[in-house]
Amino acid sequence: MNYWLMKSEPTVYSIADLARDQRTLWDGVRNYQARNFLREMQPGDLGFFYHSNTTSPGIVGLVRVVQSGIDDPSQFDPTSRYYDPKSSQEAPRWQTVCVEFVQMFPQLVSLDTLRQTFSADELWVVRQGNRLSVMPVPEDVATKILTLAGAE
DNA sequence: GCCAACGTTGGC
DNA sequence: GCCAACGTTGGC
Repeated sequence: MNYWLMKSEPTVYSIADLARDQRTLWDGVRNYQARNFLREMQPGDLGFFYHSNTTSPGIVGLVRVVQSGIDDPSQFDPTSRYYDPKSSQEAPRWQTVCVEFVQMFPQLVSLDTLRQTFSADELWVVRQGNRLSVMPVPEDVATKILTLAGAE
């Protein structure tokens, strides 16, 4: 079982949206490094839900991978903002996962707190200029995040 | 809204 | 394969 960090802009899709929906397809990732991490994910893996591009960026909750290795349907949809004309049903470029809601954390673990607690090598989200939207989280880092979040 | 950082594209 | 131009991300 592995831990991950997954970014989403709350104005696009927030932890509250996932709490309502319970499950969602993590579609729209169009970066090869992030896609490669999505491909590595296995059912049962846990993901930290990170709110980006907002007034208080940070980790807001926890999700669980329920299905992996899914071809992202938005790549085939010409009306989608994530449409990729260079992709095809025969040779899909983009894969993703389905995740389920686990919990909203009692406390936001802010980017400031993450910076104070972890090095850029431990947790890539604190790297300056980091734009990767899906990244691995080492288990010892994950344990500390859960403590900082006041999670059960 | 600004802008630094960074990934991608495409001409050569 | 280089690299300038361009588009996007995301903190502030």
